[in-house]
Amino acid sequence: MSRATSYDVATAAGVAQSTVSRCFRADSTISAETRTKVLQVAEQLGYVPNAMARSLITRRSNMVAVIATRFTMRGNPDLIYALGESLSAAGKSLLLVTVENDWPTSDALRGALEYPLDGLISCAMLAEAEIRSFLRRGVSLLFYNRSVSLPRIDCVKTDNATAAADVARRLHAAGHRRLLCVAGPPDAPVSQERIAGFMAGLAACGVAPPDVLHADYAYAGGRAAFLAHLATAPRPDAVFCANDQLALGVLDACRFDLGLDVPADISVVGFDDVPEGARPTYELTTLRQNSVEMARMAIELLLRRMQDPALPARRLIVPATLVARASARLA
Amino acid sequence: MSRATSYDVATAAGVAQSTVSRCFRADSTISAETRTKVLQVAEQLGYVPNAMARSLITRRSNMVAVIATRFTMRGNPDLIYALGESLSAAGKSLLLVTVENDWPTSDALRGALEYPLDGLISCAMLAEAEIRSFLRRGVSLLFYNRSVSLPRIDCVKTDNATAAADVARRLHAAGHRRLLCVAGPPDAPVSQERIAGFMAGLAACGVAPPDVLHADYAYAGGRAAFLAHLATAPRPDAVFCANDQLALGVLDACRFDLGLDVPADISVVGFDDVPEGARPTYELTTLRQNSVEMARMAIELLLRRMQDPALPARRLIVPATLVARASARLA
DNA sequence: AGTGACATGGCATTCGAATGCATGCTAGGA
DNA sequence: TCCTAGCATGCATTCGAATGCCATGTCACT
Repeated sequence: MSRATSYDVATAAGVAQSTVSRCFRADSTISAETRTKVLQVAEQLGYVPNAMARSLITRRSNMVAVIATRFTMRGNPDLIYALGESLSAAGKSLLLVTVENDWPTSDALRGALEYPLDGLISCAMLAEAEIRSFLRRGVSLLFYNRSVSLPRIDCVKTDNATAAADVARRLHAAGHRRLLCVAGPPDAPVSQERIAGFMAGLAACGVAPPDVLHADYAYAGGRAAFLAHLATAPRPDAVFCANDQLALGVLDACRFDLGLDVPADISVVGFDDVPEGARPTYELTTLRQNSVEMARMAIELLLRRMQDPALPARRLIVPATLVARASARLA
Repeated sequence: MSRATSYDVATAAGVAQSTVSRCFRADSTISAETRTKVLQVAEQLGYVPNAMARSLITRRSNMVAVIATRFTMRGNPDLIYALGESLSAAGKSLLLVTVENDWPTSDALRGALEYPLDGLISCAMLAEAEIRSFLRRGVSLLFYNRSVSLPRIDCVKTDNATAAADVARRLHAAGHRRLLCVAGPPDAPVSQERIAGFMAGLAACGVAPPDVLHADYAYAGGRAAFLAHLATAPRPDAVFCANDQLALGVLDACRFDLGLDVPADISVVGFDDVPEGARPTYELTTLRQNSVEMARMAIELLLRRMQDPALPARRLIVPATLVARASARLA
């Protein structure tokens, strides 16, 4: 009933345990004949090498943890899948750690992170003490879409600020003067960067910072926050949203709740380029963040660091490309 | 630089390794004084118990693997997150195994599954030999949205067939006579069940089986397959799709490519109830599969089986509820 | 036949934590 | 004062696979 061990296989095949072990490594010092026999016996007994026992002695677990927030998974539907594929192509396993928001408590992480990880990709922020503890334990770290300025920590992120600033300039150049921002949660770093970039772009045009609404990164939140705002405030002629879900909510509020013409009456811009935004019902103008490609690059950087932990920190800033569809008038 | 061990802590605290170990278990046979001191030293050294060494001796890894296909992750955006939350609430870690389609090869799974899993939740099909091998190794198995008729294997699934049959009857009762099915990949079990259920419902009304198109479970695939079909075939007055992504593609094909009025000219029904379908641009009529709730139940069943592997197989068939919105005329 | 080179396999140890058992210590009762 | 109960701690072994080192076997060549 219980799992067969290399000793069981050794006994059944009439060889030593060490021989069985060698048959499963790419170790050439085994005759083809012995290997065939051992593998056959192993097959019969249902023997599979125990990765934990192996890790203990080799000191590599082949496990990479990914810390993902609920909204990372929603807003980048293919990110986790892409990370999984890249990791398994490299012979690594993916330990998924789900967290509620961008600032998880240590407790939420503790359980999963007791495994001796080879690497860690975090889509959330971690306390500096926590980060140092990983480094000390020899875990390679990479932050996805967050900046962390510590030595030996890589990061792959979208150039949120530049892209947002560029959109701000274009909206301004197209004549928009009453602007509004719809941000994610106040403590969400990605949202902060995007909004700050937008502000900086406006400032460069000599425009005072517009109002900023906060919602929960989701469609319903964006729609509700926008409508609530309009109950007391004058209508903006352009809305910049921290992500596409919010933007779709705002867009629908404009069309269905307020009966506005988009983009004649009001321009709406999102960020991410989720699949829905591209469809003819939305035609959302947005900034594309290619998460599949970023996932590939993240794994590449991480694997490189696992080979050579002493590398200097690398920061891959991927430009976001403007996808001009029909929801905004841009210059 | 390397990870501190319980021996390091023991030496530094002037106690035995076994004492350190006891301080980290909920083991009462430790004086409060010693425990405090040991935990403090551990904190200083950055010691964290090594889950792999622990698993080796306790024979429980606390790891549960989840096998998910690309389309499972796309079509049930919150499923993985919900599984992660339920598992971590139970003190288990989630090993995510991504696979391309519903019939993964053994090789695609091998790497991850060398860890001695406590449990496994699969959203893909597995060969019977593979399943038996897991059982023999003492892994508790649960299939999500697939049926497997083997003893000791649980499953949680939507009642695809009944729900689809019911929709078929209602479409027929509302007067639709020229029906069409848009299915997912031919080998996708969920799609097969839904389409078969729909056919059965029609058969009960004395209607001959309609054409079935196959696409890749995605929006673009559904839209393209439907348009290609209409190039040579007469227009149906109702389309049943194996999931919402396909249905949204068909819906947009009707409205934007063909200029049809939905549902006056044609009814479109999906399955899953993804968030986009609920929005005012779509108002998709669909069958709701509550994947968050199903995830919770799946974990509950799995945990129960992990405690008592001898339980008889349990099969939780969750009814899908009809969400009648505006994309179909139903009786 | 004898020697050396090399291929193959076995032995024993190791990784880090958990745990059964033995022992030490303290306190309380006789 | 001595004995015993009971808690706290230490010792030694264990989990399963990998690996350095050594022993054996094989073959070729002289």
